Amino acid sequence: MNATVEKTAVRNADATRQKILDVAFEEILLKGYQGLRVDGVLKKTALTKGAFYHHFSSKKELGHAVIDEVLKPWIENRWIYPLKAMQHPIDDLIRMLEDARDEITAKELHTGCPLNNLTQEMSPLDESFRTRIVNIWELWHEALRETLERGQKVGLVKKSIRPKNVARFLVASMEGIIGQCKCYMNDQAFFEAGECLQDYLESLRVEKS
Amino acid sequence: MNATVEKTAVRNADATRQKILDVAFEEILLKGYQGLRVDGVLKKTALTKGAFYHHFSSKKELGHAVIDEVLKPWIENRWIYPLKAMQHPIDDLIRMLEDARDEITAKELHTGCPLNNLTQEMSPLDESFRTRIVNIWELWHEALRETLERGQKVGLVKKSIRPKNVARFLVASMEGIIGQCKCYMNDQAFFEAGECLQDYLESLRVEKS
DNA sequence: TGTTTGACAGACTAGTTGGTTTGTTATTAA
DNA sequence: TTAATAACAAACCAACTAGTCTGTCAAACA
Repeated sequence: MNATVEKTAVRNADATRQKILDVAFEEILLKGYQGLRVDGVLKKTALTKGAFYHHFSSKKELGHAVIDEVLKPWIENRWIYPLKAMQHPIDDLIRMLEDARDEITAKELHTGCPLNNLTQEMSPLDESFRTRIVNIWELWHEALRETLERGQKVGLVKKSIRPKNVARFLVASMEGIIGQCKCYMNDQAFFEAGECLQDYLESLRVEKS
Repeated sequence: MNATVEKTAVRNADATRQKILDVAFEEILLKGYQGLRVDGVLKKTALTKGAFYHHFSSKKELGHAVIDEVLKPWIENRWIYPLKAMQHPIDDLIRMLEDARDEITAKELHTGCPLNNLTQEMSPLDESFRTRIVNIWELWHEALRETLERGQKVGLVKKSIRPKNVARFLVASMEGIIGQCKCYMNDQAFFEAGECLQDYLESLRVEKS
């Protein structure tokens, strides 16, 4: 029974491709692009060389596809869209930070941010990776800058600060903190540095006179 | 003439070992530990397998030696010792930041910080690397914390801040900023975020009443 | 219903990579 | 001066790795 459902499971090109992408994303997160092995992906997906090279012409093309089709949406869902939806930049950012502290798991803690990992590894190595990566960072910066500008317009954020610079600093600091956590086995660094980041965010508020 | 000098150049075990370490450090900085090739080091040093495996039992042992004998002293000279020598934490840190902005070359800009590179790549992959790396970070944090505490004692730094947390935040932010620069081809990100970092440093000063 | 084609399976290959082994030469201690 | 040993040179090897090639089978299409 339920033969049609079974049938779609037998051969589904889109699902196969997606499975490869998902596993590759996970592998890159754990070992980096250079540590990613095509054979490793095949083992984890229970697929073969034939399937892989039917969907991707090379390991490099897989890398590009992971960035465009997995990593970029991941960043958009986790950061860009929430930023665009923010009504109160400072309160919402602080809440976001607190949520991250609560939700973060031990595993996430030492795998770090997939975008930053790939940035550090691949930017100096391959121009085709770098351009894809830098585009995602720009989306992030733009979203945060716009959020801060909106906050300025409605009188929630100091007029004296430069949204573009603050956006860059905030993104850099957050990534720096996450990066530091990678070498510790606990989230202490996250809490300690996070407190200061929160102080900095508070300093962006308009003074109540 | 000058035969004795020539003679020492013919065979000098210490120099050979050091040459391997220096080239390996450079290669790791450019391509990461996983991208480091023993053959590549041999080509650059004009040495052979025999020489290499006389001094190091494996690629991994080379990695450990690079961390202990090249990376650690590099961080000490560049950060730890200057921090320990600081009389006025905030002024000196800001000056340090400005100097870094001026001195930083385009090459350095997209190779990033060797310690942070290795942290991001190797922490999740190998425990023997992680422990060595985390020790260096702790040296750095300790030095910065002590500097801030000294500043508090002499009334230059706010008593209300927690030196430990601020030290973690400052190190994380700086590394975050340097990391961001790796994917841009210019130092704009460095300037933009650097301005905010400077503002944060200023906020640590005791209020002049 | 036969045929074409897309979606794979899996053996195979050429190049790479860390590491071994055997041999040679410079240095040092006796 | 000579024997022992440290410091290499370089051919060699086994495991790995990205990519190829030939073949098979299911699904859509005529």
